[in-house]
Amino acid sequence: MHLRRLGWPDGRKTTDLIMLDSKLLRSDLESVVEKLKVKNFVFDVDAFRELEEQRKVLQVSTQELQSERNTRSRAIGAAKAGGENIQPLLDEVASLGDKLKSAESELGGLQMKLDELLQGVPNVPHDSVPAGDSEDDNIEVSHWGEPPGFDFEVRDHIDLGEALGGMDFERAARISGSRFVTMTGPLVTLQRALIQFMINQHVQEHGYTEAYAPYLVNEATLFGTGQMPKFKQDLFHIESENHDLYLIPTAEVPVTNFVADSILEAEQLPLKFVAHTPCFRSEAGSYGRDTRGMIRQHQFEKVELVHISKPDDSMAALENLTGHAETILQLLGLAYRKVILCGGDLGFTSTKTYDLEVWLPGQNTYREISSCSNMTDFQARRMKARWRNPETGKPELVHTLNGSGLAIGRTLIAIMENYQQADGSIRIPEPLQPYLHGMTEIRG
RNA sequence: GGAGAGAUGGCUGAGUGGUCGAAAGCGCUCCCCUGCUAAGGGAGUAUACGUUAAUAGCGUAUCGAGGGUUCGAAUCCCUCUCUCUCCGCCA
Repeated sequence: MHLRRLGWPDGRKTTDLIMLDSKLLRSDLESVVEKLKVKNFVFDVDAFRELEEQRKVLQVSTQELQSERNTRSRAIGAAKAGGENIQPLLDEVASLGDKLKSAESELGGLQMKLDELLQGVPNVPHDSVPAGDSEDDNIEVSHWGEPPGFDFEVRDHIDLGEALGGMDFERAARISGSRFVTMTGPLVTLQRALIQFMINQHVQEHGYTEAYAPYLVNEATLFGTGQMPKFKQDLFHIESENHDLYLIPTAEVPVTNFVADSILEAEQLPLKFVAHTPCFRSEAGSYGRDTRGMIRQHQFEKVELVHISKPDDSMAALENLTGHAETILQLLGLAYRKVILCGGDLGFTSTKTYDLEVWLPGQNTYREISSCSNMTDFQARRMKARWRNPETGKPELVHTLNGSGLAIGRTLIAIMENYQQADGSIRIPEPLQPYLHGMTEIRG
């Protein structure tokens, strides 16, 4: 994919887009390359240097040709207005057009190559990110609560759900295929209660603005948040005669793009949005993983937190946002640990990510239930999201952050498994009870 | 689905081939004047890239997007996207 050829369906400008700050890349190439190594990314320095060198020369010469054309065209206009014979002047510029055209197309081709190279470069990790290759190298930062002890044989959410009635994977498979679930009855109510509870908590206690956004988005939007072009295979694509859209993999995509192509005033920042949406993921490449149960589904509900912040505030905002997600787990009384992702496990767009992992008795382990990241200016650059810095008076890129607050499906599982009782019934954590017309437990 | 209108700078809104990055008004910033208030006068006020020590100059690009015609395009042609109005349909 290349943006210049995308046509920007939403009418966004198509001037040069470079993913990492190209000035930073040029002036401080070495340190950028070093930092990218933490992410196990090898930047092709030679290819970049060579393309940049060519670009510089070609851009200057092309612009000189354009300048000449403009000057001469102006002269022709003036001569014509003065009633002079313009034919000699026209003859002079005859060859200019072709030269310009070839220079422009050569420059365009070169830009395209450069953009392709740079679009594949991930965001630079923050200095505090530990080195490491995989999730095994993530480091626990803190933990909260104790995994509950049971004096009976623990069941996982699949057994519990089937015994209680209302959770049916086979039925879903008949309707849609693998990695879907149908639910009926109190479990669905519990899921809805979780959504309500979380949103209310974030709006009323954490100062978020509730947001609603499309579940189908265009390619430019996905480019903005970094899913395109590299991670297209993770998405569900809706293509028809009149439509070319993608199902959102997370509310991060449409909500962060709220500020795409805009210049915000300093007083407006930070923006804090909370949104509940379903999320759709193709899960290509994870065929063998978590095939049982609700852990990994093509469709799941999530309450997402998004911050748009001033650059200086974004690292503090990450702590803040992560804390809001943690609060939910604490209020629900679910044991969890907080890990910082190592370089090798860090996402393409992120500079620093905390994962919150909730204790799942059914799996006897901690599993990710929230992922909170600071994307710094990476997404902002791609989506042209800026703010006017009063100190410089100039538009500068904002920082964007997001985190799950929380993944609903997995929270549902966590509650089922952690609050299960010997008879297979499930206690309802007290903060949820008001959302369940006072119900204190679910039983079959 | 049918018919029509439109898209210009922070906003309103001129501009149908030439010196237009774009009139004018509003807003905003700075200055002057004015003993409050009100009013008045002047200057400035898009973004990106390149060059550069420079947020100084200079150059280039951008008037919804992409392409075309032309020495020259906001202006002409084609395609697309979006918005609005009327009719129809519809949660």
